[in-house]
Amino acid sequence: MNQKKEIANKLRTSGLRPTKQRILIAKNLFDRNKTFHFTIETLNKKINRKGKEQISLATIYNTVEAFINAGYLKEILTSKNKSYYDTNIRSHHHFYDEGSKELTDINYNQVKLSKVPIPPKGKKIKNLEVVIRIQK
Amino acid sequence: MNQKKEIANKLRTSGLRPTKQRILIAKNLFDRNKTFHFTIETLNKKINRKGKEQISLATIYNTVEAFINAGYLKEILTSKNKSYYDTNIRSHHHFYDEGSKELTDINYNQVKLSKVPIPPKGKKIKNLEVVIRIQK
DNA sequence: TTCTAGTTTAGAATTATTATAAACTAGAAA
DNA sequence: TTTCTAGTTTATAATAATTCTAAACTAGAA
Ligand SMILES: [Mn+2]
Ligand SMILES: [Mn+2]
Ligand SMILES: [Zn+2]
Ligand SMILES: [Zn+2]
Repeated sequence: MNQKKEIANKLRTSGLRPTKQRILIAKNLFDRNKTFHFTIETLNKKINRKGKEQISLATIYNTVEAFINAGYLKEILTSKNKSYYDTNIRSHHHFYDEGSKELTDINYNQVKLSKVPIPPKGKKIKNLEVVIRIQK
Repeated sequence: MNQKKEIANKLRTSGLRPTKQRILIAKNLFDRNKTFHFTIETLNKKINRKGKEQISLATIYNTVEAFINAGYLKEILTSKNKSYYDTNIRSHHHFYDEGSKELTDINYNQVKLSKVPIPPKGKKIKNLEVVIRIQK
């Protein structure tokens, strides 16, 4: 139960009140050894399976947004229908499987961009992470 | 008016009946000297401004889908909210301006990927086009 | 313990897209 | 040329993801 306190402190440092909903969601997201890629739908299912305490869908949305603003999560733009999120906030690349619709991490140094165009004047590159679409 | 016949023939070779709606949309999309990047919303506005003959939104959607299947258009996955389409069907890269929400072509040889990871076994790379997000 | 700003929630609203089914039409066949 | 029908268009409904609203709740400062 020290973990709960750790999470609570982390949230407080970001100006987020450590509510029981946020702590439960944070546990689900960050208490794991490898990267977790998810959509609101998959996170909601994981949190709200019967037997466990329920959290409203609106709170799932609100909390994911709050965690993104706090820098705990990153959004991965890969699909036109659905938002994907990533607990790995470092800069890195992805495989996106068009069949299973799942993301897999690619280490940043596994992709080498030896030539990158200069952006139009007045604009700068915000993000250069590659999504490689794969299929069977 | 020979143009109309050319478009009609092109459509027929793809098994698409050259209706007046499809011909008008094709004219708007392909009768231009540079790449056109658009969303359903922008195409719909361009087609259906007052004074011109109207085409229903459903037909805009249907026609864009038909043109993609025929290989006349390509879909660019860049935003989570909205589909983007491209009259440039060759393999190439893009800048996506997060401010104006507009795509710009990058020639294929302006980006050099000197290292690309091997996809998971049983999977192959479907597409490796880079979207570089830019902003002010 | 009290108080209030921040948070959660159910449900409504919005946006992009897809489905439905009736009316219309291109063009093959008569 | 006329007839016929599969393909197409259209208004509208339905769906899916997300955002908004406003009332009830609560963390934690005072
Ligand atoms: Mn959508
Ligand atoms: Mn959306
Ligand atoms: Zn990742
Ligand atoms: Zn393009």
